Amino acid sequence: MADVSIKDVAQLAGVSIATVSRCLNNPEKVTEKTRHKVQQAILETGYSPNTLAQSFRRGRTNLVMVVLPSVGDPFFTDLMRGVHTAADAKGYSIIIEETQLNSMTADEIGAMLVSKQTDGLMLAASMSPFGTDILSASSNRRLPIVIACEAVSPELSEFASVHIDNVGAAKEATNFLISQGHRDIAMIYGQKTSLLTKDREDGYRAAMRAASLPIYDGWIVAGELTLAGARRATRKLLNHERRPTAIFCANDEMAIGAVHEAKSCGYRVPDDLSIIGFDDIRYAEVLDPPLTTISQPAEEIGERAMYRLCREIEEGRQSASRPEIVPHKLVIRQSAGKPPTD
Amino acid sequence: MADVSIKDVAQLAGVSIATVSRCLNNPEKVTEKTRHKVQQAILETGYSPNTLAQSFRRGRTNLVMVVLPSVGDPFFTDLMRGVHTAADAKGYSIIIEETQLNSMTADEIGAMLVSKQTDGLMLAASMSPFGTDILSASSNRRLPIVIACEAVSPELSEFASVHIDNVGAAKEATNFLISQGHRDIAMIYGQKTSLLTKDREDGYRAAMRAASLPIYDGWIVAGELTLAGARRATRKLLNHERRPTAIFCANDEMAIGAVHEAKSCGYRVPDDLSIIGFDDIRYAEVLDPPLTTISQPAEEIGERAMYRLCREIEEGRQSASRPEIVPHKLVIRQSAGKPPTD
DNA sequence: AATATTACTGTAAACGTTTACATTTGCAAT
DNA sequence: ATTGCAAATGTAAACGTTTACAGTAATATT
Repeated sequence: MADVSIKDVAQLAGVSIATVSRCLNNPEKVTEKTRHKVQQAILETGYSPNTLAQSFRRGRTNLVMVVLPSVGDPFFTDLMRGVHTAADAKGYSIIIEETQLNSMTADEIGAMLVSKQTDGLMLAASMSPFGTDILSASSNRRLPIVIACEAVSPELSEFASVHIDNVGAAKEATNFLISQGHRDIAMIYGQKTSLLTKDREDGYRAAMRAASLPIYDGWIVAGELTLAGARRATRKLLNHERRPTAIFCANDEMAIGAVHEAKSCGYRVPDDLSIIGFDDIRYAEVLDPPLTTISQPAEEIGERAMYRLCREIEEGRQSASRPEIVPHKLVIRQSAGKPPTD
Repeated sequence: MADVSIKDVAQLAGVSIATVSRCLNNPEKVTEKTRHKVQQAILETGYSPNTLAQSFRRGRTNLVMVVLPSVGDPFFTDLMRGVHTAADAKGYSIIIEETQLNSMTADEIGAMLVSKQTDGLMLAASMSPFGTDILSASSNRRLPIVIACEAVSPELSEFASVHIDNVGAAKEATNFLISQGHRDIAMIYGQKTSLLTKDREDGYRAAMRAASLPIYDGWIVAGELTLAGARRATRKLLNHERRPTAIFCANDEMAIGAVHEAKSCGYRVPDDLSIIGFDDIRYAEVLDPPLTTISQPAEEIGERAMYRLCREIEEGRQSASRPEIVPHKLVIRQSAGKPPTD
């Protein structure tokens, strides 16, 4: 049952193996009658093509690597769900690499890419130096790449990408805080090297500038995109000589950490401190207080990025591809309110 | 650089391709001197073996499928981290299938298994009917299988497994509630068909029985292992004619939902209602109130299960394997306290 | 020094496909 | 009935490895 090859089918159907292969891959090149015979034989033998042999022969693995900071972040799990949906539909398998935990270098990623013989690469909010280093590897191997979640830096602009308007969304979040009356707004974010948070920082700065609000030294604090990282960052802000009345967090994971830290230090959220997040992961809603945040269509981003990647793999790299921008939305809950009036 | 094959290396080193292959796979069978020559040639050409060809030739994909309810649950992401660690170390890649979201049938899983030519299968807390159906598929193909997280039902006992003592842990959780003075303790859990939650239910029942406490009709409510499922289940309990003073949740995801629902219905946790979870996901600690729960070493389970699977793949199925039991721990935080005194 | 033994290397087949090319078949046009 | 042509099928090579087997070189044994 398991070890039946195309040969057995051919024999049973009384045709050559080439014909069987054609039945499967180019049915239009084969007579109705023989096609029927072959189908019958396939059913009878329980044949299913050996994907290994196919991959080998075709030189395609149908394997795609996706690089992301952390699979533990619900945002990325949602993203991955979309990726999987598209991958399943197109017959691809996924290999995941986490940069945050393993802190892989671009070289290591590259090595993985060749050793696993992946057909394509999806960079999801990975660190910026990666991209550029991988660029060369890619142009050597002509490896299709798409970038998800983050805007593409100029030197990477030859690649396709799918993401929200991170700058605009960050502006919106900051403006919301300003509209509530806040003037002292700080920001915490992840790795300095992440393009993703770079864009969000840009948006924050732009909004502050537009409102003529100062950003004091030490008000933009880098941590890690983890609960613990956020708590450390928040503590710094709470101890700042000019303590902000609101914090804009680069993602919800950090916002959750920030809320927690603020509460354990005795501050009430949002009465003493307003906190706003980014991503709208499902825990944002059940947090106490429920998190005001920017909602991104994570699953859609993943799905579209994956479809895009499949297209590049199958049709070759598209020239001059424009980034696909998907919509975001400010979700107002209760973690951000008016500043304290004292 | 990319399309250099073993032939090129052989040519450059002035040896046969067989020797090159041996250098890579059985270096001890080759002279120091030739080995050196070959190494040199490999470096010079930048050769790296074509994994496709290798897989094809060896008849092994180094691909393992892991089936789990949901990748969105932080418990399973932690588990997967361990799985990946082991897989990377042993040179395997992972394909993930979610049963909860896609509600795949055993047949579909089986089809995936053959079409992807996976070398092994890890069933992580998947539904019970799966196991038995896949059993036959497995014994046909002699597919190595290991079961993670859940105890193995009798008919599956031929397979290796790695998990905590679910029954014991559930007893412990329930006993803790009893020790706090609770007598009216209900339970919410996921799919009725899940062995995992079955064990936890058994533990709960055993503890209640041992304390001579009644379990009223409708006190054990099945939902889904999601926030929404938990909220629905909790609502039922809160409206029960004999409203329990404590709820034991089959996992933290549900516990979070339960806490949220209780709070939105105006109950204080733990003053009016005690809630205890299971898994100790990282959000358990930042919840308000911080969640009392059973901690499982998710990452370790994943890692050990994966190593086990690799061993089965490489050495053939081990006979009469005993389940590997890893330790759990009751983590007491603040979501479970004494029952209301009114 | 001849032989037996061992250690190393080379030759060639095999794995299951796909596909370029050659061959045959069927059918239409003459 | 030929011929011509297109469509269908078959033949065989190729993909890059691994490995059984054969062959050769090196070493040990007499």
